[in-house]
Amino acid sequence: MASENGRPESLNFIEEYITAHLSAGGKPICTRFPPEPNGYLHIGHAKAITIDFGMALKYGGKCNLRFDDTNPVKEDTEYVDSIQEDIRWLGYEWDGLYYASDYFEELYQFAELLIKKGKAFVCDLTAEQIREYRGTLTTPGRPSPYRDRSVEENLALFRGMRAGEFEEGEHVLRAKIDMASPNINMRDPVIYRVMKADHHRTGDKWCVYPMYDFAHPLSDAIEGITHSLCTLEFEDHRPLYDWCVRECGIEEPPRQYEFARLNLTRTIMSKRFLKKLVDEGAVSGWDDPRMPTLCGLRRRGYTPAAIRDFCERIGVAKSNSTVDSALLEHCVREDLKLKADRHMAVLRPLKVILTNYPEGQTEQLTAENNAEAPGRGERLLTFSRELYIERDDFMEDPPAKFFRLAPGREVRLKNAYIIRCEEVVRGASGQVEALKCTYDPATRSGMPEANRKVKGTLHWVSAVDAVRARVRLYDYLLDDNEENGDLMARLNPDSLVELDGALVEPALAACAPGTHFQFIRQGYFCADSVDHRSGAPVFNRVVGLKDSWARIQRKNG
RNA sequence: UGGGGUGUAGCCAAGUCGGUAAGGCACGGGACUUUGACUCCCGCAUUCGUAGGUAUUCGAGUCCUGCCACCCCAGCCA
Repeated sequence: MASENGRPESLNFIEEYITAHLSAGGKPICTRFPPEPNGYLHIGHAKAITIDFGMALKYGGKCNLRFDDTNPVKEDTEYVDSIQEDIRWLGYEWDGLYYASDYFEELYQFAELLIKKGKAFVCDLTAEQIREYRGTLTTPGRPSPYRDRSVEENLALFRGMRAGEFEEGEHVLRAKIDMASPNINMRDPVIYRVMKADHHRTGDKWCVYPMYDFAHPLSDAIEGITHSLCTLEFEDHRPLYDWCVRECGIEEPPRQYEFARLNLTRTIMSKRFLKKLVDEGAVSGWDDPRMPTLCGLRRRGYTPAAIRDFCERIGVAKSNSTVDSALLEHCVREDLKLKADRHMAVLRPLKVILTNYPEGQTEQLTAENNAEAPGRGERLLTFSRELYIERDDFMEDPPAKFFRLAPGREVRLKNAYIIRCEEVVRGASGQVEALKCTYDPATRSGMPEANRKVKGTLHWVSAVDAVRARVRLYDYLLDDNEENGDLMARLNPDSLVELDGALVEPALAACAPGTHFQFIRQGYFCADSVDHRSGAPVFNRVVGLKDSWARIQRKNG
């Protein structure tokens, strides 16, 4: 029940249902992940995926990938490809790959069955009339005047619909349930409509298409799904789901269980909003590293393991909740901690000249790639008279508790020497242009006197071999005003800061796109999968390191 | 004023038959530190939306009743 890694040991309510099903002698479970191929997957889908596939894995069952492609005008193969790529990237593999459109004929036959049983009828009302007849939340609906058509007439009409004899909107097929039901979904819902549109898989074979509420439960039944897991907004649909499988005579019908969607602070999962960002150019595309899409997170540098870990830690329950993005960040730091090599990169360079280091001399220093993962080896760094440090690591008039470089002060250069700032070199307008420092030759890392304690250790690069790099610092897409419904007004103007004058160790410039690093003292970064080139490096910041100095500054000012 | 859900710390979330509030993130404090990172210690709900009520020995987040708040539903979308 307790756990030390943040992942719950106790069973969530879905696992309770599954174990009960299994211990009652139920057949092995089968779940499905049923996206409509009409857009890109986001981290909310990742939650659903880890639940759908995770349950099958945990209980020795199967999980299918089924594209819910019942609305041809919204769907495209572009999305079926990207969805498969994203699921595989997350680390899951489906048992069966299906499409609701595979079942169009069977679904059609189920519809005829309902007609023959007197449980469905062809309705000639217009869409607006159907809405009027449906009633409201507080008033019951009225029966359609076509509700009592004969079975023969319904069958003839429905076959005519299939044969293309009618235009869109002329007729629909409706389930005959209860126009007075307090559940609006049960007020004779439309289950088939005429659509003379090309379907991305079936082409022009069909001109009637089943609605979700009809196609979904029966597709589940056809595949032998035992547990149909979906999000909370479908709770109201469950009676209709059950009605469909019951009236179609399904034995051992699948059961639907609903869990809460994922919401994350400082971002939004709404497809409509994300599309707006893309369309208006607020981001560079669906895979912009600020986007919560899986392709965006991937490009940002989030790892599948981190996302899976996150999904396990947030749990599965039925209360609407908004998870702190800090948890996702924690998960990716945790995953990258041992996997990413540490390297030095100076984002905003400030030149340092070591006046007592011989001109023209260089030397090689060794540096561990990851002190916490010794197996990752070491590399050589070039040290020289001219170096660069981070501008933020120097202050002329430092406040209390500033442990970095300042006039007259000493700091350690990581894996190198202790240096002292002797003089500030100014430009014409008085700005700090460089620092003249001296180094203490006895303090080279690894030497007997290297243990002298100084307060600060700085990262640095050598002017001799540093490579210029473009570095993108990403921040949250939205501000923290979670109550403000005007999302465009919440857009964070500083969600991307691009630096093109960063200087990095040569090793960083040579890496392959997608490689992860920790830039020492700064954060985890990933070579951009699109723009990074050997020799012309481009890095995305996945997440910063925790920064207690920043916290101290915030408190004091 | 319909129906379906949910309410446990700043955010998630465990809390089986009522038995004396897990864990993670965040946050605060300290130790360690050639990353102000990591790691390690310590702290962080006398209280479970709220108001009552029952249990013939006490004991309720867990049972009962009322109230309140929030989310979802009136697509020929999924």
